[in-house]
Amino acid sequence: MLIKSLTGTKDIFGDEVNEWIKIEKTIRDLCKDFGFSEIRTPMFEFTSLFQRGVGETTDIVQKEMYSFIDKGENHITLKPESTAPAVRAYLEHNMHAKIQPVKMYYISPAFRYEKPQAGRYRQFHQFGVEMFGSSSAVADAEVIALGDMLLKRLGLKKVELHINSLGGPECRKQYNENLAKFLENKKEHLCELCNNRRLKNPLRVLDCKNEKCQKVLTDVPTTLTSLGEECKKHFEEVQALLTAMNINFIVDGSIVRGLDYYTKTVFEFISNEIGSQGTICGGGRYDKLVEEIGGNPTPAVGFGAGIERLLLTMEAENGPMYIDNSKDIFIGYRGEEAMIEAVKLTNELRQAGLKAETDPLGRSVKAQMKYANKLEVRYSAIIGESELETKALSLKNMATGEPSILPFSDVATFLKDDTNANL
RNA sequence: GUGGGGAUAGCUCAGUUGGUUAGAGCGCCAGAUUGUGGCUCUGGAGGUCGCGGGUUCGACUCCCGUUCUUCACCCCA
Repeated sequence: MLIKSLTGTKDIFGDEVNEWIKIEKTIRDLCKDFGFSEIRTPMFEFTSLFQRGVGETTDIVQKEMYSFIDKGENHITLKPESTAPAVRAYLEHNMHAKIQPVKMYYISPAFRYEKPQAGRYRQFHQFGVEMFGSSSAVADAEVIALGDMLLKRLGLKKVELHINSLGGPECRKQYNENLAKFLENKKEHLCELCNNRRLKNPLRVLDCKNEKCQKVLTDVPTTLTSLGEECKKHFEEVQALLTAMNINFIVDGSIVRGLDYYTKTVFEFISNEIGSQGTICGGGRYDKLVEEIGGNPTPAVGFGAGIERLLLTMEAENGPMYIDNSKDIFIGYRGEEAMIEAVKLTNELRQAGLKAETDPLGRSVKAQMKYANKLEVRYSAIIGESELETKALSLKNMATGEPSILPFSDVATFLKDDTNANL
């Protein structure tokens, strides 16, 4: 019986892996431009890190973590997200003593035991950034701008930026009271689920997609109505900075985020092109998290973006990504002696930095030419008796069919000049 | 965790009210006078019809279970 891969996981290869390489390069270049440096944290951590960091009551911790006990009886969990590990690393390596703010990014797998569907996997990949040490709106704006620029560089035009402010702890408390009061008056009109949420965590009611509830919510007070002076000013500054940078946004009181640690600014980049899992990037400010994990009070802001969802959106908006698989040259052969010469020449060309191929299957000349055609080489050549004698190749231009004769020793230079001419 | 659709060749899919050697297109390999690709033509390889059980003389087809997949709820990336 063939052993297959686990549900919710997938192999990435062929053209698809080239898409990944392309998007990863875009991300790394972007982060360099914004002054964020990469951090690679381990794939697993002590379970307690996520219990504290992500929050004991969240779905992620309660039912979605891949947890196990290792041979040393450590309670271990495959990372379900990368913000908590980033905070852990920040504290463990005393990064508060480095130049402030500390700006880091990661591209990492994450693991959640959920039922897979479009844009949702059990092993998925996140690109995220975290900025520690600044409470200024400039930090919020910079992080959002980074996300916005990523989408632009990936050619995405139909993604909307929704922003909101949850306020600090005092505003949150005030708002929860206001909201609870508002919802109590409307309780006959709310669905059963929402009436549960109303008592446990009224914020979650805002997320409900039930039509009836949405009707009730049309005139719900948003978190914005409960913001104190300082939080209000902060949010206005964020908006002014986004406007100054020409970044379009929608102030959306329904963006509340699932995780409890967010404070003040929260945001999501949402696409309507990829089904129900439309949030391709989400984040915000989390000024209390570093303390929660045991550090000194440190303001921070960041986001996580789903690579799979980015790719889905790119495909939905712009079709399949163009991947250049072309190669410089194929060198075939006829006969034992010629085979050695072809292998030798191919290797020399590769050493010179050219994309050269030969035939590893010992096929007929005709089959070798077919192979060369499928490899998308720009030139092909066959080495046989006459070439061995003259030490010269007949290079065939695969697009035009034109041959050019030149000595073995000149092939590399010829191909390099040709490449430059095509740029 | 809840609910709907699906599973037949490497890929996309046909397969008639259950009937004998399960098909097509694409892809792969080979050939069309033997040292040159693309187009065309010909041939070939490749399937325990997801897996297990049941009904039946007989199951790819009907029933049950199971796994995987897909879409949605939930939650999030």
